[in-house]
Amino acid sequence: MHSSALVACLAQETCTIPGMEAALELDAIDRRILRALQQDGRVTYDALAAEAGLSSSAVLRRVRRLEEAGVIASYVALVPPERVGLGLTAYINVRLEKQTDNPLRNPRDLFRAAVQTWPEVVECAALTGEMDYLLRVLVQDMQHYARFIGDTLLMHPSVQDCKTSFVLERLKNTTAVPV
Amino acid sequence: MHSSALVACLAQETCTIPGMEAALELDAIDRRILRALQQDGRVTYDALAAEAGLSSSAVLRRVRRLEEAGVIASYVALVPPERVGLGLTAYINVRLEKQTDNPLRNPRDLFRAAVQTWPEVVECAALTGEMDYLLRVLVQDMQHYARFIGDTLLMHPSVQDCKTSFVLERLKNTTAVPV
DNA sequence: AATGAAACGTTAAGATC
DNA sequence: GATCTTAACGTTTCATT
Repeated sequence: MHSSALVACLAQETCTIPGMEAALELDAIDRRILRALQQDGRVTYDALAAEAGLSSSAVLRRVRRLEEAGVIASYVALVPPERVGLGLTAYINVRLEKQTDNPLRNPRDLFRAAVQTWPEVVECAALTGEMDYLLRVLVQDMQHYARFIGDTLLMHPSVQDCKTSFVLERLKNTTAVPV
Repeated sequence: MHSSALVACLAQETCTIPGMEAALELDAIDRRILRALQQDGRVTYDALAAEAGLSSSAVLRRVRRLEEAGVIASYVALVPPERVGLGLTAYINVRLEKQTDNPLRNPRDLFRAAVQTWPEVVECAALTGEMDYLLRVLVQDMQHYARFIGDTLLMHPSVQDCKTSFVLERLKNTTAVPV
């Protein structure tokens, strides 16, 4: 799939392999725009222009370029979980089985697919070290956590065991990356 | 500070103590609005109205209500770290000192303040369990990670030791909470 | 190639029913 | 909650450097 894309694109002038785009060069103005939009995704182009020292149409063109390059992936509304009744956050380290009963489906693929279907899992990363995966899970309370662990996570054939840490306090939590 | 707010608000009809607002009741339409805005923070009120089966002005009023209740905390642009050259994500478990040389400043307060000033730390939570804090850190590469650990984190007087896991692959990462 | 200024179409916001 | 009106905003065009 990737190799065919590579072949196809070597035959042309420009080349864009998914996930391997060249790192877009960002000047000082681009960075100011990104910082502002990461703080307020609905800031007007006039306000952006004033901050960047450009006209709004010039800013608009830069924003479009950043969007098309994937530097700006999306615009979203942020909802604090505790405001919608999700008062308990857990980080769960998960270790997978080495193999499952069905040799055709390995634990990793099974787990990857399952994680996508579990709405309480908002973050999942494969990690170096002893435990295979780290999950961030949002639940209403301890009872819902117990149900997620007992009925969902540990019941899954790909999962060997897990270790949980609960969030006592959130000191910092930003979607803004430093640019 | 909180007690004076409590006194002031007990004298009135309605009462809003910071961080202790009653969980706003959300009906099916509110949830649809929240789901849509968490997917696309710039969706028009006409489009929202069509999805929710309401007029755009009715949707606008609901959104304002959700904003004022803090259910919608903010609107932001999302920038994938790898698109701005931050190719390495680390989860760092940090254990704090029991006390510092200066008995007036405890490690916890020192660490809290320091974390806010470190731009590469995008997430920091106090956890149950052995290790006191979990950080998510975005850096360019292993060299920058080494510098952060050696020159910043472990140099800080509040920090006793830490354990790092690096992200191999990100299976799921959403800012949208399940509503 | 990137910018700035102005014109145009769309959207948000407020008043009224 | 819906309709209508006005002001603000986003978007395109074109001249300019």
